[in-house]
Amino acid sequence: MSVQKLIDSLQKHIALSAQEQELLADFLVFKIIKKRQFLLHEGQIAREVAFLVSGCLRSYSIDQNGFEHILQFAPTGWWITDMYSFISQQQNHLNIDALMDTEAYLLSRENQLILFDRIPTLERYFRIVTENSLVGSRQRLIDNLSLTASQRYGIFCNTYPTLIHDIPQKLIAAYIGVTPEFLSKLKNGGLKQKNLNLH
Amino acid sequence: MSVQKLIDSLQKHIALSAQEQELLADFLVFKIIKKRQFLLHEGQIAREVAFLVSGCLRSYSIDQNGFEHILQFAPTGWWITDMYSFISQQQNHLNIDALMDTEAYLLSRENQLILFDRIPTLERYFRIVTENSLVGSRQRLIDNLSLTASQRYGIFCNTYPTLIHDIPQKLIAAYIGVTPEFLSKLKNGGLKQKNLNLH
DNA sequence: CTCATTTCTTAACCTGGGTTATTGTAAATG
DNA sequence: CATTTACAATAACCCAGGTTAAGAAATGAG
Repeated sequence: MSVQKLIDSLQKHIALSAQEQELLADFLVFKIIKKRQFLLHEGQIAREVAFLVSGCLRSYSIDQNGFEHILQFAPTGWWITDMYSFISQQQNHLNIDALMDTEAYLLSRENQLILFDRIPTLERYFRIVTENSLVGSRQRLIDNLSLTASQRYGIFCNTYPTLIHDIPQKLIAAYIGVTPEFLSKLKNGGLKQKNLNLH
Repeated sequence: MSVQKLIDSLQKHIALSAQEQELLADFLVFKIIKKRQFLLHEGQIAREVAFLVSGCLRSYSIDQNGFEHILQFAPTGWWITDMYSFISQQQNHLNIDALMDTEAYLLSRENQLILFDRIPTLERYFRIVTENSLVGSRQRLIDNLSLTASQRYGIFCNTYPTLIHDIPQKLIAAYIGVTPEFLSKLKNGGLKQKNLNLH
């Protein structure tokens, strides 16, 4: 079964005995999320974190004016949840939906905490994954504070080379923090010369 | 001694035996950082993470145009380091300096990893702290994508009520992502009426 | 107490990116 | 395979926030 993909991800950071692998597998729930279906809706509680075996999910918030802002894309091999809601078990503010047909393993917070007691190295694995996510999140903050939209687009293309061709361009805009119209102008219109002849 | 402040912070999330507390204390180094002194310079390796007992540090990056962007303020009771450099032990891109005279306990990555093996609940503590930092960082990202400068200033005032009066205003600007001139305009000029009389 | 340095304010002007609107074009859906 | 629905491109105009500059006020070192 495809739990193996998850186990492989763990084994990059920690060693798990066959027993521990079985125990872990017992706590996972396999789920298929079809394109455009939601894993999580604003206002719910994020009871689970998802590990992607195939496909792609995204998490995003909707602001006062109805605009979507994408926090995270999760392709194969990534974890995704609404972290605030997941750790506090309070009502969340993010939506998570599928950009294409997706297969994932779900681990509930409840089971995660139980497993942390039974398999200490699993807590180590999540400590490491969370450290890495924090680095990524803070780097993106710096990029948003320091770089132009065009530079951020370049970084996006390097970070998610496969996604560029698979998802609508307006989602890239909602990730890098510009309107779809402006991203289109960036890609095509280019730098646009100053208008020099006035009549 | 003031290690107690650190122990108190730990005990909010985990229980530590007297022995474990002693062991931990042996791995900590006390350090005083005077106002304007640096804990870390761009280009070095962040060997330690710092826990603040008094005072305030900040981490920031300097962009191509020489502008500073503040990633984090760390008042009493907070942890601070260059997370990327700390976990990878590669050259960092952040500066960390003191906004006022500061006392801190330093824990090296090397010692931290040793302690994780000897005191599993300490790894739990840092797992939790890192989870919370990730939530904060992602929330700030959303705020930067969704809110106006004025709204972000309001949030800053709520988040760091004590800091507002203690640090220069240009640092607040460098945190919320505007120029000092614009923040000044926000606070004083207010909304500025449209110019209605044209001659 | 004084001079130098840093910080804050103000104001005129500028620009990256937003808004609104239109038209064309994929791609789901029946 | 037609038709509704979502996506992309383009363009004219707009505005939040940046830039430049220069004086006022606070801070700090000797």
